[in-house]
Amino acid sequence: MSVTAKRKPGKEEQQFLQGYNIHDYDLPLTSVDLVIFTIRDMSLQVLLVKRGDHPFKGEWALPGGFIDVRHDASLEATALRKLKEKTGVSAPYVEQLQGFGSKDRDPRGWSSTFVYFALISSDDVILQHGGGADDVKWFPLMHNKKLPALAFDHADILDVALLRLRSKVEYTSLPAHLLSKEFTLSELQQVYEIVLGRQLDKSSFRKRIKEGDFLAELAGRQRLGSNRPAQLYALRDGKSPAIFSRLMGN
Amino acid sequence: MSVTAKRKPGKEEQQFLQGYNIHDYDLPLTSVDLVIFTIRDMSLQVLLVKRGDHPFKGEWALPGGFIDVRHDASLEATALRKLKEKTGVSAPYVEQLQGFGSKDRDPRGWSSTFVYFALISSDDVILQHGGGADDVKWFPLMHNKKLPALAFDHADILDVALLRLRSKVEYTSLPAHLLSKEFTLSELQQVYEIVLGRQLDKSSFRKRIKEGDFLAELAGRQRLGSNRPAQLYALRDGKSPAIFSRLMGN
DNA sequence: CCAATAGTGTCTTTTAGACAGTATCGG
DNA sequence: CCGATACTGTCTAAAAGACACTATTGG
Repeated sequence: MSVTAKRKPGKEEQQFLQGYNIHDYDLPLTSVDLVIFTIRDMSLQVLLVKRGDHPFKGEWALPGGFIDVRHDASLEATALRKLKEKTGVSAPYVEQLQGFGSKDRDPRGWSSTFVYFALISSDDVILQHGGGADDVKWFPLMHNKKLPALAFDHADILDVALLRLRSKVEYTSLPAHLLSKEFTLSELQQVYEIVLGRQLDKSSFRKRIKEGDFLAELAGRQRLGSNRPAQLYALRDGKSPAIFSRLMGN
Repeated sequence: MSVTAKRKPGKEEQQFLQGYNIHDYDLPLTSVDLVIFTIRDMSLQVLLVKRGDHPFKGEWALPGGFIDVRHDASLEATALRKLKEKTGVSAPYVEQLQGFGSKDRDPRGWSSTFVYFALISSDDVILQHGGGADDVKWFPLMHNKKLPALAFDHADILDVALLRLRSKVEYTSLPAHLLSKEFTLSELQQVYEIVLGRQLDKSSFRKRIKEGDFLAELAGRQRLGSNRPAQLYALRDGKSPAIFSRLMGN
């Protein structure tokens, strides 16, 4: 799939382009924001930054920022750059959530944002400040615990991201990206249970996973303990999630 | 869910906003494009416009255009405005597909677009030119028939839209929006078959649909013909699609 | 009565869910 | 041997799929 418009402009169009000045038009502000999820302390957590600049200075917000039209080749490049800046993680699972845009979501004017969500293993993270953030912190997403009020419409965005994550967990292999490279089936089941907020039956869970066929058994590698050792697995195909033909039962 | 940032700026922030000028920054071009699907002549079709302006003048493209920051309240408002301009349809099913953005998808510079897809009944459509379009036409999406080359990266966008539509048809009530208000179960099944490109079993299909519980039987209303008359149905809840717990079988 | 499409019923096969049983480690 | 967790098997109940049968109209 080519992202580029592969063609050379004709003579007439060249003239048009020379007369074209981007600053002659009222453009909306356009940014990229990230909802970064991980599992820590047996709960699903999201990364928030405390804004160091106006507007909403001092308030918590989703990490993100403007597109750098000189250096970013694409929206996803912007998202990955931001992710790297905050977490040090460079090869995560990222997927575009959706765009949000309206005249009053930003006091500076008409604003639109492309929101990505990322699933990363907390093992890989080295939190970093900087880039206009006074603080960076993980916040657990428990049904009882409240988050602080968020800047802009970020609370709404987070809601949508959570809905999307929870719904995709029901029929895809997404949660595997919240674990480190190697993991046991029991660990994977635990992640599913944490995100879904309910217990799953071991036998059916394993049947589903094996059918999904997205895991590779790591021959010889086992997780040891004072019990029967557990087989270690890794994701077979790096990025694209497997899709089950039925939803998770219980 | 509030889309607005409900708060008043503090004194310090007011000063910041006064000194803030949107034109001081290099912003990407931001537009909204539409993939409008309908069923005509027993096939899935998409609406394309022939561009009347540069760039890509004279080439076919998805309908769309820039956000009017003075009149459009939100991205969806822009999408609905464009849809109305081209088709006269004002209350369709619309959903955001995803954003596309890169430095080279538009010869005028860094460009990003929010793409929506709309499902409409061809009965409701009155095609209209204008708004920079030289022509507007429906194109059938058959696996064998080729579309003309499209402007920008619109061919890629259309591919993604088709994938999304086809995948959602497998487990949602979306196709119902491609029919007019009243329809029979056989007509609905036909739409599913057209979009999926395969035959479905009548009995299982009807079981699924009845379970989905998104249709209201229109008491007394029937479609007549030289055969047993068929019960008419309408969508129960206007917009949000029903989601099945399993994929369509065959 | 026939052609045509609507709508239902029944049988078979597959799958899910519950739950108990066996396996294998450290100590 | 015991505690703990990994992993597998079996039974039952429910669902899906195939396919045929009945229903109701116009002509």
